[in-house]
Amino acid sequence: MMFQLDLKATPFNLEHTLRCGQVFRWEKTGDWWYGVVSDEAIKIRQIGGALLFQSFPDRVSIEFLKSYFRLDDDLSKILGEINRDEHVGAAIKALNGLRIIRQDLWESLISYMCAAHVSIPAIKNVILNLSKGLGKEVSFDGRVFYTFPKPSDLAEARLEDLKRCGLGFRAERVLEASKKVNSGDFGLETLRGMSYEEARGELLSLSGVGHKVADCVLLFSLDKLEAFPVDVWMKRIILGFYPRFFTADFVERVLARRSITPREYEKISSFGRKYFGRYAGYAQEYLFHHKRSEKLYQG
DNA sequence: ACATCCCCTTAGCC
DNA sequence: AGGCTAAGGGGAT
Repeated sequence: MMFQLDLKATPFNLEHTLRCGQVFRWEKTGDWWYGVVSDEAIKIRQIGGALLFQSFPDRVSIEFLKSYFRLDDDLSKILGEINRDEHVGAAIKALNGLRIIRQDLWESLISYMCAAHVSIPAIKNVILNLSKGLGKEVSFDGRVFYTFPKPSDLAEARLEDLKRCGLGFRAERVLEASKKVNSGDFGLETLRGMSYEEARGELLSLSGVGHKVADCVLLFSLDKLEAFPVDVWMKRIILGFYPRFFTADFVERVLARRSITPREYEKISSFGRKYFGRYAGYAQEYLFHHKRSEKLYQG
């Protein structure tokens, strides 16, 4: 059945939230966004202060969506705290209502492992291929969707099948991590009770998870809003907007090279956490999407 | 122990 | 249209 979630003057913008590159399972057709969330096919649209949605097999509740879109976050307060200068201020002005999504932990771990050195359009295809090959088919609204594979589905997959989904050199790492999660050797759910540093340490023990992937998992599915993921875009944004917080030598060196070392990552990421504070992850997402949308809407 | 260099698949984009 | 780059990470040196 069709549900309506009343936003009650809560700042929220569905477009910015689904377009900003944090999730890979949503596509817009006409007025509706279609996606797959926790084994459900779902469609959703925003009309003013209301969210309309319908899912199949009809188990997505209003409460679930409130949690998924983090509607309990006091966004006005968060944006007030991170609004430290004209750069992030411009992003907030342009993207007000963008929210971090609270993603499924298992799916975000695998998704961001797959995202290593891959463009966003290509990530979406990899995730879709994995779901087509190893997930469950769900028909809804005259379309076919595929749920995200379970740990056992991926753990029991053949390496060649994963590579055929477009995982490339990430296939071995994804397979190994899936086996560890599936066997209980890696306690994914135990991360929930840990601090940012503790959980990050655990995630880094997985082959295929470095600082960037760990920060994405921490931010997007472990409620660590202080996490500040630094990819190639954020590297340029931070060193471009805030060079005065680094030595000229550091800025020049890091901008000149393709990839950054763990130490360089830590310098940039910890700057973000200190400069923007406990909600640094929100600042990251606003800066990231604002910079990228310049290109996306160019032509 | 720590840092740097080099390699890794694949595909979308210019 | 071929080259470059991509929400990086691991391993050798």
